[in-house]
Order: sequence, then structure tokens, then C-alpha cells
Amino acid sequence: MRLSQQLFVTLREDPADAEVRSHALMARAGFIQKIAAGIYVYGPMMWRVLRRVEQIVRDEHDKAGCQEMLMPAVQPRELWDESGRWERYVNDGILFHFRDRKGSEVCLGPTHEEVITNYVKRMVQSHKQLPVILYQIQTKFRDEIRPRFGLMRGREFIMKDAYSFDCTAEAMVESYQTMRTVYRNIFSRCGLRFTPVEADSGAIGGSGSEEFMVDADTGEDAIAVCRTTGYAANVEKAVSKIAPPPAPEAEVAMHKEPTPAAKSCDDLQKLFPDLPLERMLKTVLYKAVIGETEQVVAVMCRGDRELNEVKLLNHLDAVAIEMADEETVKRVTGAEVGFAGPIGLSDEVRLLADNSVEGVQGFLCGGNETDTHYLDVYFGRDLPQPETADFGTVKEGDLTVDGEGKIEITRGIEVGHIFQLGTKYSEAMSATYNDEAQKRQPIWMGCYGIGVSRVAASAIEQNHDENGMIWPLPIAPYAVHLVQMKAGNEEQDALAQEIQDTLEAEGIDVLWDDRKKVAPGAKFKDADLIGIPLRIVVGRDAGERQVEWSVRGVDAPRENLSAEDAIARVRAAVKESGR
RNA sequence: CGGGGCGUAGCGCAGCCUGGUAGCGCAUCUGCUUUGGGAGCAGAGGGUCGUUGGUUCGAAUCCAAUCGCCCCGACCA
Repeated sequence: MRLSQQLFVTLREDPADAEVRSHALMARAGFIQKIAAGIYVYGPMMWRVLRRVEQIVRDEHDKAGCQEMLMPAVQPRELWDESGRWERYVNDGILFHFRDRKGSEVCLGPTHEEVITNYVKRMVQSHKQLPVILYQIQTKFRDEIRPRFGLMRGREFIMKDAYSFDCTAEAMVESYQTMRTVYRNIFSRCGLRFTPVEADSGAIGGSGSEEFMVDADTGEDAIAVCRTTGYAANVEKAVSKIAPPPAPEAEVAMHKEPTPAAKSCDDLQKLFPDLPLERMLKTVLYKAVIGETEQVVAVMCRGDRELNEVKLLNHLDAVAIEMADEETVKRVTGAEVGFAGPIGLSDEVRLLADNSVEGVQGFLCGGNETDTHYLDVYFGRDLPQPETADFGTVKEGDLTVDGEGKIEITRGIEVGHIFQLGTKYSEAMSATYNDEAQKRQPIWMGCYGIGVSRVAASAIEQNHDENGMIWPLPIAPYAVHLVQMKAGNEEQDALAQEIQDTLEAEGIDVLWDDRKKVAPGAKFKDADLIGIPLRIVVGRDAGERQVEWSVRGVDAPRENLSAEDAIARVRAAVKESGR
């Protein structure tokens, strides 16, 4: 493909609204163009990348026996009322919804559990038709609270979603395992470094769940990993083992301590320099919406630890939780904010404790009285230990639960998420099959998503340098960038043409920069920016059939090779990459 | 939702405080020269200053409303 015939525009400066490198680079290279917040045009180069990713996704699904299909983006409210999600998605403000000409409410699909369950329900009657896994690649719509980071969090994005349907829980787990393998294969084939992690299933619901994280320091998600044991989990879900602090030297009776204006652990440390943070227990107040009612919940936690709201939300089976406001804190503690504690709280408060309080003796806690804390408090002696569970956030350096290794915190970009849904949707929407005994049984479901456009963005987030993008060969817009120094020079024209034709005849795609009147420096800058991995430069030695070979992002000297050798290098690289 | 910031040529910005009819860099167009890391010279085109209303003899500039975009926060007592 001759670059001179393409609509190709690059910008020298980053666009003002680009916060992350992938966004800035793709915008500068003309891969994407913003048309509204979180909504982008995919230019021809970008579309080639997206099609490459899609093709890998498709291929791996088909190999595993999944069937591709396509569902509508416009969906009627009734379907969403059946699953009970309309209300919730509208309240969360995430659903694009409107009324049609007749006044019926419809939405643009943010996901397709309802449609697929409805489809399968009407298609499947017998256990003989199961198992089956269906998938589609399609544009999804989510009116994100805060679209961000270019393609990373858009309001319209390309997603592959798959759904498995099985007769039993065991069979569902089998389908889930199949998809785990499919996902590993997909991200490996895309040429990405990634980490599969245990995950919270969030709004979709269900039991087992795993996320696929592209390793990148700029990722939105923090993940806990252990090199020794191989443990890996999203910090929302991660568990660890922490040792209780040593007991105080002498056991003394609980007593009040004046703590004027000491509202935080920091302040308290200044007042009690000899008391370790581990022996200060903070009490955090939340307002939780559980079903139709709102409840105030107090959670105790060690001073050196942080709470994990996701775990708390799950434990409470709450729809939403938030930190209690000042007024609520004053009402239930009878004190200014900063002095909440477990002793003397209002009866309306449900008291919980994080595992980190386990075994802490002679601790300091809030006095539920302004400028007052209790010191030398013991669970069992001075008050019963509240209901204790894991509400904490793991920290770098924690031990894994089996005590075998240390946890490190790294960052990643979530590009895939797989769930065991169970019968949540099938029961809500009466998707059943007849078993051998002619009995109606709910279908066991799983769902599996990949953010196709996010995969592309994360590839750049993971692979770029100060000059531009560095595409992994399997998903690069072209395999080879043929840079011709002086278009119009007969020897160069002939050699470049020959190289392009040879490679294209072998099914290898070539971007040939044959632009006239573009300075060599500009061509190199553009080549660096768009990041096609394999580069052949046809220049002054074209008469001797000599070209220059380099690989984008590889720190090695440029090599002078014969055209034939360069072509052989391309063949080898393409073959190795599986492109 | 709350808080802050910004809308001026395709892109990046100045001008606004202190009203007087718009400027810089990149990009674009023409010509000549140049051709291995964003070339030089000469010339040229392109903007209802987001929108609406108000104040004023006069508004990019002041006021109000509105739309859009960006950032920060959902801060642990």
C-alpha cells in the first residue's frame, strides 16, 4: 500500500486533552479522532489494528467451538425489566436510553445478557442442545460517569462478548475453563504481556470470576501478585495474611485519654509516640443501602491498614455504600467527626471489624466523645469482639494466605473478564431446558468479555517510547514499513516496488512510504510515531540492492542488508509472530 | 453528583485583567532551491473569537444564561 495514496495526517504536538500516552499518540498519528467525550472515529490505520485483534479473537473462539452471531444494539426496556437491571443501570446513569416514536423505552446495549438469554430461551428446549457457547463482536454503549484516557474508557467501544449455556453447574465450570484457555491464547497471540487475576464479579453478578490484565504502570487497576506462589488477584478481591502486633508489656485497665483535636491516626501518633500504629484501631462509618433500606455500618480496622469497600459491599449484600456524612457521624457517635469508636455507639449502628483487628491487644480506639479516645482496650475483656471478616486491602509486603510468599502490588489494564453467572439470568428470565426425565431445569450460564478497542489502546500503553507507538507484530496495522528516502529516484522506485510486490504476493502487508517532497527526517519521525515493527529503508544504496533493516523499539544498530536478506528477515519475523 | 479549569484558523497557544474590529508556532496552498532524522527563501489563503442575551457609541475582552470539553474528589475519622 502506497502511503502517498492514503489519507495520512500526523500532528507534531500532543492534543491538549490527551492524558495518557496511548491516547496522545493515537490522536497524533491520526488513528483516532474525538467527536464527543468518550466517542471516537477509528481512522483507517486504527481500523486495521482493530480488525487484527478481532481476527485473533474470532479465530480462538472458533477453534474452541464457539459460534459467532450478532445481536441488536437497540434493546427494549421490557427485556431489562425481566432481569431487573433497567432500574439499576438507569439509576447508575450508565445506560443510554430513550423513547422511540411510539413512546416505548429502549436502550443502547451496554452488554447483552438479556438479549442472549431471551434468544437461547426460545431456541433451546432440550438438554441435547447443550452445551453451547455463542459470541459476538460489536459496539457497546455505556454512558460512563467519567469517560477518560481516550479509548481506555469510552462511552462507545468495541467489545467481544460470549455466553455459555450448560445443563449443570459442573458443566458450566467446564465451559468456563475452556474460555480461560481461549483468553490466555488470545492475549498471548496479540503479543501482550498480561496477568490473569482473581476478580470481584461486580454488577454483572455470579460466582467465579477472573480478569485479564495487560501489565502497564499506567493501568487503572491495582493487582496483588506473588512471584513465589503465583497468586494474582485484583486488590478489590485480594486476600493476605498479616501478623498481629506484639502485646503491650503490661496489661492495664481500659481508660479514657484526652486527645484534643486528634482526628486522625497521624494526629494520634504525635500524642502517643510509643504506641505503634498497629495498636490503634480506627472505626469508619458507612451508610449502606441494603435492599430498600439504609443502614449505618461501623467497621473497625487496624491503623496501619486500609478498608476495602468492595469487600464490605459484598459482605453486606448492599446495593451501594458510601462514607457516612458529618451529620450522621455526629448523630451515631455523639461526637465530632474523628472520634468514632466501638464503645457507646448508637444502637442503630451495625458494628463490624476487619480481620486485621484479630489478636490486637491493649489498643487505642475512638471514645465516641469529642477529643476523647479509649486506651488499653481488649476485645473479650472490655467489649465483645464484633463480627469479624475480611474487609481490608492487601498491602505490598503482606504474606500470601498460605504464608509461602510475599505480595507485590502492580498495575494493569483490564482487557478481559470472565464470569460464572450460574442461573441468575436464566431463572429471572425463565430460560430452561427439559432434562432426561422431562423436568424443567434452569440453564447454567457464563459470560466472557474482551474490550477489543481497549486491547489496542493497552498495547500502546504497554509498548511505546518517546518517539511513538511500538505495535506488537501480530496486531500492527501493517507488518512492514517500507521507507523510501527519495521517491522519484529510479533505482529506489524500482527496488521499493519490487520489495513491496514480493512481500504482498506472500500475503504480508506493507506500508510503502513513497511520498514525494517529504524530507527524510519527517518520514522517519512518522514511521516512529505509527510504530510499525519491521522497517526496511530504501535509500542511497538501492543501486546495489542494499537496504537498511531495523525493528521498531529494539535497541540494536541499524543493519545494511541485501534486499533479499531483508525480505527473508520479514518472512522469519512474520512466521514467528503467527501473524 | 460536588469542586476547579478551559472554549480564539485544521492542531497547539497568546490576546481578555485595563473594551477601540485579532496575533504567534505548526499545518495548508504557489514558486524556486533542498533530500538519511520533523529543510530554506519568497509569497498566499484561512477565524460569525462555542452559543444566546445584556451593558456600552463600540465587546474576543465586562455581566448573565446556556452548550461543550478537560481535570480533581468520591480520602479511611
